[in-house]
Amino acid sequence: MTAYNSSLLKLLDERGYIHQVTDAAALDTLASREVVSAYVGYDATAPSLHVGNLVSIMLLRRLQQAGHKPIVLMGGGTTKVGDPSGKDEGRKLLSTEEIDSNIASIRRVFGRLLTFGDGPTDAIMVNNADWLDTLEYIPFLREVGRHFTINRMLTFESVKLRLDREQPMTFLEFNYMILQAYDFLELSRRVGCRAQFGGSDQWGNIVNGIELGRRIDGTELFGLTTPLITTADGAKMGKTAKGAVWLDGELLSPYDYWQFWRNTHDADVAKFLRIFTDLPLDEIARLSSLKDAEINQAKIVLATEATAMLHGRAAADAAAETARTTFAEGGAGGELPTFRTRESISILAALTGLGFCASNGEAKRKIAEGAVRIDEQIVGDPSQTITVGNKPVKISLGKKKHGLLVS
RNA sequence: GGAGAGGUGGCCGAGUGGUUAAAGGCAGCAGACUGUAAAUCUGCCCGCGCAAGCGUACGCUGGUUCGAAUCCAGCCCUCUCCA
Repeated sequence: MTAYNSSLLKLLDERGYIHQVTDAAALDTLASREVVSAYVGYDATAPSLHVGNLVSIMLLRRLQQAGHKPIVLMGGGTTKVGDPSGKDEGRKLLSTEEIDSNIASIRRVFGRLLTFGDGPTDAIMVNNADWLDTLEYIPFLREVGRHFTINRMLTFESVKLRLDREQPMTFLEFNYMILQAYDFLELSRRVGCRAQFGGSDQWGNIVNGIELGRRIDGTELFGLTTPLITTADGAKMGKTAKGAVWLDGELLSPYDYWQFWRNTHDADVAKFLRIFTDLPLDEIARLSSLKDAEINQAKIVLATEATAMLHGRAAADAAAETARTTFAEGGAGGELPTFRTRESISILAALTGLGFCASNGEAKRKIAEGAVRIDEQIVGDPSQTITVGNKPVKISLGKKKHGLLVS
């Protein structure tokens, strides 16, 4: 690894955020001389961001920690077009209302991880709908479009993938990379943004923006991408039984979020501690050296720190305590998923109500497999009903899914 | 506009009249072993039903047939080549 001078690049390098940088030496010099503004763009395709987005959010957090200025770009305009990267086929178009409501709920997450305000290193949030919505087609083509050759665009990974697989790609989606490049230009003009960060799949789009800035304005812009964070077995991180690991506590409870981190593979613990927690590196080194069953201590720290950052210390501690009483003592902590019911409920309804099983049929199968327990007693009869008194009844599916029935 | 190929369960992919709720793989879930890890082995994997069974499902709509994912017609969509 290159030796950096600026605190920014040193920090990013030692914590494992850097995959590629456009002109590392020049960015290093710039960052050691002045406050650098850098942005990451987020499209509003869902009502919440998920852990897959967290790497780049953490990257902005590090940027701020190193004394620079993060810019969060909400893709109110680009979401209307749809990023073709990494998708086999075009997604359905979202309505303007959906996009606006998604943006509104996504915003909340950033307040937890970045400090917003008017100061020189305070984070700001902008929406590219502000300039994209009112673009005029012909002037835009003449100013921006002429700097893009189709020849080059066709070589970009996002496009090539579609073409190679003989999947359709519409002209609408094809324009995405141009708009993203234009965003960078706009941000450099409006707020003096000098760098764009993103996942490694964004490299092509970022480079486009850099070139556009140089060609039209003669501005020197920078790009930096993070490695694609996969789990040790190669899967893209962020998927669980219930779907994406949402950052919004309404969509995924702090307890479930804690569990997600607790279940990290051994081989990923050190990497995740560096990227997703603020713990000092020597502490991380100590935790990472733990072996075998001991490494569970490190996972608990990882889960608690990551949860605390997003949901607050109290929620994190409560999740950790619930996990301890549930898993270590076989009891039932208060943060477990709960399902409110009448006094009497069938075991099948309880399992589906808690979201452990998608259908009664699946619940029956799990019972037949001996995977279901009521207060740690294995259920053998799928027609069993449960009587819920004053005390919550603990329902378990397998070793990991535990929930409470309350009346 | 023309010619050819094609649209199958979350994904990939077999299947060209009944034995097909649809091979196989991936992903997922559970069991065993463990450390709430990995690897491995085993089972499950459309819905409803205690069950016999019923209902849905192979782009859409109609038709042929005792019977259609499979045959026919029209439509929609995609790809490749040509203009």
